[in-house]
Amino acid sequence: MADLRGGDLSRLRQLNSLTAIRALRRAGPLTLSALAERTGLSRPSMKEVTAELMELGWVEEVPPSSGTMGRPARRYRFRADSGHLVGVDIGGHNIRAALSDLDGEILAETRQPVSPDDPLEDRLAAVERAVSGCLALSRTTVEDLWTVAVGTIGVIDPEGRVVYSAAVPAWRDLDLAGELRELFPCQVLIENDSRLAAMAEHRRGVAKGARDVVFLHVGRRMGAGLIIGGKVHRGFGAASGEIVMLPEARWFHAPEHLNTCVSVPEGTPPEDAAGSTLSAARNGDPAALEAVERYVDDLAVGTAAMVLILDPEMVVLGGGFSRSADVLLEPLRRRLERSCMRMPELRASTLGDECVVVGAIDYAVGHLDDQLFTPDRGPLPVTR
Amino acid sequence: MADLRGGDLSRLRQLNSLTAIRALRRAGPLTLSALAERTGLSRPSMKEVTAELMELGWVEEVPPSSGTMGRPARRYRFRADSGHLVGVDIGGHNIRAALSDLDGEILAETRQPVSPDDPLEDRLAAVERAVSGCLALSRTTVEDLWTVAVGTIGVIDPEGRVVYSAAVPAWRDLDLAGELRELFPCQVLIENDSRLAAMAEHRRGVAKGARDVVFLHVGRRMGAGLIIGGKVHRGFGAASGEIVMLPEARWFHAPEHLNTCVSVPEGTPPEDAAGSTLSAARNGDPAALEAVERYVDDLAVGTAAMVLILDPEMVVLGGGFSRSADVLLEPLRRRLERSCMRMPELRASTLGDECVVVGAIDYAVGHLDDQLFTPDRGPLPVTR
DNA sequence: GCTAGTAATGAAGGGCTCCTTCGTAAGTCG
DNA sequence: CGACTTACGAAGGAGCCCTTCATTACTAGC
Repeated sequence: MADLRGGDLSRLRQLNSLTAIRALRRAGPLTLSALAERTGLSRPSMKEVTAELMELGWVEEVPPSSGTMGRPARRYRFRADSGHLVGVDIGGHNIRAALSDLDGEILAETRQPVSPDDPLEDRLAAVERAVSGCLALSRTTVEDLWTVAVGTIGVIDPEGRVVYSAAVPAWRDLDLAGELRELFPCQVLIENDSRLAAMAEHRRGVAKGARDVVFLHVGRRMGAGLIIGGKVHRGFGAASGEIVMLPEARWFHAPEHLNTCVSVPEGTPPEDAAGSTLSAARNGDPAALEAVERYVDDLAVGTAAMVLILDPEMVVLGGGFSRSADVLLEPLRRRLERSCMRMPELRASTLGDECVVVGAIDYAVGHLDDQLFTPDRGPLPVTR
Repeated sequence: MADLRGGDLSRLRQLNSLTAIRALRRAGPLTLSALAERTGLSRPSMKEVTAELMELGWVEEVPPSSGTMGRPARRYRFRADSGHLVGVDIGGHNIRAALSDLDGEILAETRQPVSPDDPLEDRLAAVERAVSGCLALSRTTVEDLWTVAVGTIGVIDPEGRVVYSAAVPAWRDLDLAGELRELFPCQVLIENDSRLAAMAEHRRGVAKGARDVVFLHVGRRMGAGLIIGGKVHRGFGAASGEIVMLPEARWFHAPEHLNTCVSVPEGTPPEDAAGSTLSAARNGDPAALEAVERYVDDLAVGTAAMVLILDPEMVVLGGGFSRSADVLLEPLRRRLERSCMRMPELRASTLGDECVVVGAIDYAVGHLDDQLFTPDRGPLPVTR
């Protein structure tokens, strides 16, 4: 909108450098000629650009590939290992962390069990243990971290304060970003976990390439993450996707159908009840099938609202219950087809429990990209 | 996403030319120095750019402003009159047209009454009459038209076919874009009317500057238009905003509360019943107030769904009933405050009946901007 | 009416980035 | 070992932007 700045020669070079980086990130090691062709620049210009990028530490040479006709071309690659990113999923019962290079390639993962009732210090300590574990596994130090991206339940405002969190008492009114900045001397990003899961499916899961996606985070809690125009939609107060708060959408009490089914054996711990019902339904238990039917009836109302409002290209069923997508997908499809004007593609998540951590990594990668490609960001920094 | 093209010197010039055009469009006539300062270019470079733009017909010189110290500076302005845009609102009972210059400044408006049951040819003839009227009023010819943008009820697919239209029988399965291209020898754009109304409020109405807006098109029909990230959100099949199709959202039958109120005098034509109820409510009639209460109760459900899903910055109440915003706004606000996590700003539309035509103009302007500022669009064309 | 002051103009010279072209280098294939 | 293929590197040229400076046109004050 307010982009009224004209361009300089140096701006042009910057643009071309970034284009080269982008091409290298997307397509792995490339020769000078390949790079030149992709970017539309001439070889000599490309040569100069890569020389500069090598000097700054963004690009390095790799051994030429042999076996080709003619003189072997030098190959260059983006130095994804010149920095590291960490993704963290702070859930009710588990804290997961993953470490990746600057391309989002995951190098290490850890998990720390916690309890929803743990006091704040214990949770933060568990976060630190999880991250330290990742660093140790890949022989990295905290100084190499460029960004820590955190996903957690609840509504988190743009400054990283937890505005609302039903499931984790210690989280209320917490300046989570501030607490984490104490632990990690680098950029800290916080985002809602459903949105990160949506991001993961969009960047490397079943929703790859889709422009508008509704991600259903179904499990013991219900949530939704939206991708609009290829980007995560946060909303003005970072509270998008909270359709669960609307009674008429029938999401809030939906899981109860699964929890209270008569097919659940007595003595089953409450957190396993829904899973038991879903298993029974898979085996054809009539009571369980009926409970699933009622559950899907409710799930479909809020989902249809999102589909009718947004007309997305795809709906992705994710979260804990997506393990039972085989039981849920078809009934949900049938119900949605009745309500929706244009039926979007309906798919089950494939990323499983790591969805949120991976999404946090992807969020960090995306943030890095944004920073790099923001116009007038000044010259490229030197890495190490 | 797929922007992997590097930049040429000529690309730089193109970018700077476009930046100059943009600056001139935004801030009216400017001197060379002012332009240079705004764009960050040096004066000599700016001089060359404007010389080129004048040669191409995009910019012209205006008399210098006198009374300043020093040598009077030449002033340049964007030639908004080197082409014209037309916006059309094809409604059930009225066809409105407006003609504007390339800046969206409206030069003429006309209206043609029609009936919902008119056959297709009559409607198209009325469209042509409406547009011809505008052209005559401003002494323009159809050859000067760059774009005709049309708003109409129903779901229109990306190619300009009417996919679905409940209110106008002749509209079903019609290749509207094709029909209109027969009438007008220029670019023809078709869009849903609620979305255009949303666009108008966003570009020149109460929602100016807001990033995410939910526009409620309330009247005898119900509809919604979404602005997300400052842009109109169409959806994958151009069917966004159709929450009215979901029974649980309670929009579909909501207007009936106003139509069937006992306060409506006998003999009132059905299309005036709702207006009568709203007037009665304004005067304190208890039955009417109760009907309004029930109407708002229903309206609030679908609205809350949109607010909870999108968390917009603002909700704008528009459409025919927004004339009675004084009666509707406060009850709606109270109901929404109960349902929404974060209450968005709630405002009434100010553009009135011209909302859709004006939105169509703005859509055409936006389209022109997009075309101009698409990278790799080639060199600027000559105008005239 | 004249002079001083102010601000825009126009032309000259320089630097940077990109392009094309051409001879040279380093491999594979027969 | 020679022919062929492909990449490399250097040289020369064009385009675009910048800075600098003398010139021009107008206002303000005496």
